[in-house]
Order: sequence, then C-alpha cells, then structure tokens
Amino acid sequence: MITIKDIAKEAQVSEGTVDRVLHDRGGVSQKTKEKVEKILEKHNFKVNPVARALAMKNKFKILTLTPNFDTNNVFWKSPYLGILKAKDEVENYGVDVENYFFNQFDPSSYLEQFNILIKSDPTAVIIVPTFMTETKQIVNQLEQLNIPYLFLNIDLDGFNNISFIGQDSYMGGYVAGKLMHLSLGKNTSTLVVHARLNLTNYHAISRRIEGFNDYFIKNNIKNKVLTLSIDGFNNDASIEKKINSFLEEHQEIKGVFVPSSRVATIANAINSNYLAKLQIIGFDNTKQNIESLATDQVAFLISQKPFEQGYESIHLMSDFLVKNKIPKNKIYSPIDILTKENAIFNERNETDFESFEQLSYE
Amino acid sequence: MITIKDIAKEAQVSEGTVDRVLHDRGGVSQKTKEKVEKILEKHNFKVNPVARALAMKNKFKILTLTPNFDTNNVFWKSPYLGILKAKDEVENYGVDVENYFFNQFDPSSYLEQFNILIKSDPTAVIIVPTFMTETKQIVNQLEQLNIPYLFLNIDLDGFNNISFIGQDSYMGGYVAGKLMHLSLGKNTSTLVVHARLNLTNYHAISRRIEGFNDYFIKNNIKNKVLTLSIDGFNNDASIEKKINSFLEEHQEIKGVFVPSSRVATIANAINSNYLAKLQIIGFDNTKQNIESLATDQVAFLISQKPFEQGYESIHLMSDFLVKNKIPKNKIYSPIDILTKENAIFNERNETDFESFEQLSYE
DNA sequence: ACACATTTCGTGTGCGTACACGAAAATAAA
DNA sequence: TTTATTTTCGTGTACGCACACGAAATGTGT
Repeated sequence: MITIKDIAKEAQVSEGTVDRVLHDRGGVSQKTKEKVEKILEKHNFKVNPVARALAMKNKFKILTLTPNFDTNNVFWKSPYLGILKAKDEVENYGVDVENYFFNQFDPSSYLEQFNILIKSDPTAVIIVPTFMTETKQIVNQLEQLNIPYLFLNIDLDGFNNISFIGQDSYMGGYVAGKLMHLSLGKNTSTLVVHARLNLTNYHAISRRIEGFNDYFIKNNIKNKVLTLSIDGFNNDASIEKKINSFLEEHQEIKGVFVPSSRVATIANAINSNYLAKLQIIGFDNTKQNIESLATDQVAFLISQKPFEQGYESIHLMSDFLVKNKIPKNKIYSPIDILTKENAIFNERNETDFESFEQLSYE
Repeated sequence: MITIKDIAKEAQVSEGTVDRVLHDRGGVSQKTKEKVEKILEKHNFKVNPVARALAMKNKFKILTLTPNFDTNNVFWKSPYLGILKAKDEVENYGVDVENYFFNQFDPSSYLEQFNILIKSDPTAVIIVPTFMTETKQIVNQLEQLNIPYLFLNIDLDGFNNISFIGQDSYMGGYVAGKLMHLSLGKNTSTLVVHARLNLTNYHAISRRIEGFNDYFIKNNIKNKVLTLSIDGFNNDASIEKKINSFLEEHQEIKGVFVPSSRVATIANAINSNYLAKLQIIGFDNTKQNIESLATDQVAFLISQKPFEQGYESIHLMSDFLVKNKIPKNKIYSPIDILTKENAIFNERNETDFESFEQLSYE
C-alpha cells in the first residue's frame, strides 16, 4: 500500500506538499505540483479513507429531511431506520447524521423544517422532495451555499441533485399490471383506487397507474379499468361505504389495484364477501400491508426496499464526502414482488436492525 | 465520543491497562481489572473501529473457497464479484481477502484447494460447503486451529459455522409452485426437470422440489407432477432429444419447473412449438437465464442475490474480526421473483460494480 | 534485612492523513 | 544591496488504538 509519505519521498518534497497537491489547497508552485501529480498518477494513489476518517473526526454533517410517521402512516419509518443504521456505521468516519421531519401533507412544514435544518450548517443534505415549488426554493438556498443534496424516494427532474434513490414508478405499476393479469387471466375488469388529493406522491402514483394501464395496452390484453377516487384516507367509515357500494354496482370487478401504500386500509374496508373474490395488489411492505398479505386479503405487494433506500442514501452521501466517490445519477431500487410466502425474507435487513446485537466492547 | 484515554483517566490507570482489560491480555490485577470493566460498562464503551483498523493494519486475512466458473457455468461469478467488491472496501480496515477456487463436481479438488489455502495462515475462512464428507474434514482442521468459518450459499447443519448466508431452498421451491399455479390455474400437469447426478447442490435441489410439491399439496390444488432426470447437463444434443420426446409423449404438460440455474439450457433445448405453450420457471439470475426471460422463453426466475451473498459474507466476517460483531446464525437471502420487466432492476449492484467509477484520488 | 523472581502497570511509538504554524526561498520594493 | 513582502514548503501535532519495552510494585525465599 502506497502512502503519502512514499509519494513525498519519491517526489523529494515533504508530506505537507503532497497533501496540498492532493487537496488543491494552493501554495504549491506549478512545477512541484506537476511533479507530485505525475507520481500520484503513476502509482494510482488513493487516500486511505480509514486514516482520513480518523484525522477528519467530525468534519462532516449530513442532515436529512424526511416525512414523519405515526401508527396510521408508517411507511416512512423504514427509511428512517435505514438512516439510523447507516448513521451508526458512518459515525466512525467522522460523519455526523441528524434527522429533521416534516408533515408530508403540509408544504409549509416542509419549508419550516428546512429552515431550521439549514441553520445547523450541514455539509450535505438528503431530502424527500415532496413538494415541487418548495423544493425549488430549498434547492436554491442549497446551491448558493454550495451544499450537495440528494433526493430520496421521490424523483424530481430538473435539479442538480447528486443522485436519486428510489423506485421506477412506471415500471412498478407495469409489474403490478402483469401480476394482475396473471392472477385474473384476460377479459376481466379491475378497479384502481386512489386518493383524490394526494399531493404528496402525486407524480409517483400517477406514473404507477400509467404503467399499470400500459401493461394491458402493450400486451394487447383486454381489461376494463375502472377508477375510484377517495377523498383522503382518514375517514374509515366513508371509505367503507364508498368502496363497497361501488363494488356492489360493479360486480364484474375481479381485481383491485391500489397504487399506494394504503392498500391494507382499502382491503380492510372491503366487505368480506367481496374480498374473497378479489385479487388485490398494492405497494410497500408496511407492517399493516404485510399483515394483509398473510391473511390473504392482499395477493401481491410491490415493494421498494424503503429501509435500504434510507440506508443507502447515507452511505452514498458519506462516500461522496469521505471518499469522493461520485454516485450514479439515478439509483433504482428493486421492484420486489411480495407474496405471503416470501415477504418475511424480504424485510430481513430491517428486522435485523431492530433486534441488533453487538458486544458492548471487544 | 468516549475514548480509551477517557476511560483510563476516570479509572486512574494508564491507557495501556485499559487496553489490556479490553483485550483480555492478562497482566492486570483482579482489582483494577474490575474497576476498569465497571467504567467501561458504565459508558458502554466501544472501540473506534476506524482507529483500530488503522492501528491493526494487515492483521486479518480472510480466505474464501468457492466453486469456479466458466462460460457454461457462470453462476459462481456473481458471488465472486460480490467478494471482490467487498474486498476493496475492507482492505482499509486491515483485512486482506484472497480467493481459492475448486471444481464443484470434484470433491478431491475441493479438499486439495483447501489444503493449499490453509497454508496461508488465514484468520477466517468462507466456504461453499459443497461436499458433506470433505467438509467434515475441513471443519475439523479449522476448529483445531481455532479459525472461524462461514458457510456461503449451501446450508449444512451440525457445524459450528459462525453463520450461513443463502436462500431458504424449500421456500424458494414453494414460491415457484405458487407462481406455476398462478400462471396455469388448477388441474394441470407440470414437469420437473433435474440432473440425475447433481452431487453439488443435491440438498438444495431436492428441498426446492419438496417445496414446489408442497405448495400444491398444502393449498389443496390438483397438479400432476411428472419428473424427468437428465444425466448431467453437458451434452446438448442428448438433452434436446430426451426432453422433446418426453414432451411429445406427455402433451398435457403445461409448465416446466427447473430447480436449478440451468433453466436456460433446458429452455433452449425445447422445440419452439412446445416452448410457446409452456410456462417455464427456474432459478438464478445468470446472464443466460435473464436472456431467456427477455425472450419469453422463461416466465419466472427465482433469484437469490448471489452477488450480495458474496458481498455480505466478506463484510460479515470482516465485522466479526474487526468490530467483534456477532452475526446471526442464518442469514436468508431474499427470494426474488424475476420477470422480464423487473429483472434489470434486480441486478443493479452487480452491474454497478462492473462499471465502477471512482476518482483516482481525492 | 537482603537479593531475586514475578506480577502489574506506565510510557512511547506507529498506523496514514489533515492541517496549523512558522521557516526558508523567491520575489518585489526600497 | 538591503529590507519587506509574498510565495512556497517542511515540521509537528492530533485523531484513537495496538502493542512492545521496560520500570515500578509486589511477592518469595533466605
């Protein structure tokens, strides 16, 4: 392993000079700079990230801005746990991680939390860019301060985010279409249920529906798709009423596609006599959803490894800061197909983390 | 962050003494040992793995023993690539990784390579325990030398391996059964094709078949399962002849289940007029198999993330050595359901690694 | 009491890098 | 040329831990 000292000796300069060249700190004459660079190149020198981390202790601060979660809306817990796990791991590299949360249904809370966040002088930021207009403002500030930022889970175009980590929504819907087709055969009717005012993931949701429909179109399969919009997902009684009367009217419906993580809520709302005859497909491996897989209420879940998304986002950013690794522009999570049987194998990482065991010291 | 120095100060001893207590090196009186331990406990002290790694430079050597691969049998390339990627990452922790390969059809080559490996004085070993008898001998040596070992991909019971990383074969087959059922409906016939003399993964293969059959039994679904054994997979012409004449005889067969990674070979051997009418399901995301998904020869692949298996095995062992993390006894890989559509999203990590980009220095 | 062995512990150095400080060299101003 | 100024660079210390070396403390036998 070649070290800075080796380079210095070969270039007949001091270690300090090599360091200045490496980090472009200036104060080196053009001549010696070139000499050192040539030797660096020749040996394909890479700084030892471990030593660097030790020396840099606490020089980096990654702040995250993600939606909060509660018992009703638990999806965002997974990325958060992933972030926590990664936080533990990058701490020793001198990277500090702190989390800020906002209400995913309230744009002003998004901005507000960002304004608190930015005061802590972050080295880099990871955000779930839930609202378009507000994200533009946020990004403006970040770019002025020269702070790198990464988009998590929601993919907005037209920004200079160093990367995006999340699922290809269109293809997620497309796969859902395929599974629906497999389960039902041709010539059936399916119902798409979504919230009317889902500002949050509007983009993702509509892309999923698009993909779902396209599957049938592109493969030339007849499938009558009905759509039911629901006003928010908070009033269980009204959901029940609405969906069951709709199913009453449209007895031909054999499958239900819920292009969001609220599929368990929908499944629970459906009367059991309808439920038994329906193939329901939805998104995300929340606890509730997994439960409804297990009880055969839901046939398939398309999952996107939210835990890993959070986990990876921190590592990606940490590697960017510590090791100067340039990430890919878009990092697509797997489109996991979950059934009753394979679901438990899928959430391994997350449950492992929650029951994390480690000796307290050597 | 609490350091050894802090502990030493609080215990009114030197750093050296704390170090001796931490590593149980002896030479510390019972009294001071207890005093130090109490303070260690109180602060939940953990050594900084980064500093430890820097100080321990090149003290650890992980050796792997895995089957080799070639163009005909490419499955084992993925774990190897995963191992290579991890090797890069753990190098800076003072962990050295070296790989040894054996012929997975030849027990003596397995033993032979191990005997070469063991001479290099490994700190820990990762093996794919392909042969039972020989593994017993190998493990014997390892345990006498007090060398920790981990099983990769193949799960043998009755050993003191610190962990197993791989798939639950039974459940893999079970999920395959479910997919077959979904594709074909009830009351059909399916064909299970496997090699007659597959010493290699005999255990895994038979567990998969078991799971496959159990799906239909447990869910009370009629399905006539026929079985076709093939002598090795090397003579393409003989495979073609055998399988097509079998399909000729049994026109009722609607699905083919290949409980191994050789599914593409089988699919290629089948005449196209049969092929179009068959649902074929097999295992593993090899290049050939993915290809046959894309061309609609194969309907589903059950994949087990071999790249990640290799990758994780190194990190697990490295964490065990460097950070003294105790791994879980069994680590099950996901049972990934691959289709034409989602396959490309599944192999991300692996392809990312092959086209790995990183600045040469800071 | 002494000499000696043994146990117990403190000090110092190295791992590879970051960065502050100040010295030497080069340049500009007098 | 001398002095002041700027540019260029070398030295030293810190990061937290592992481990070698040897000193101090304790114990043993006479």
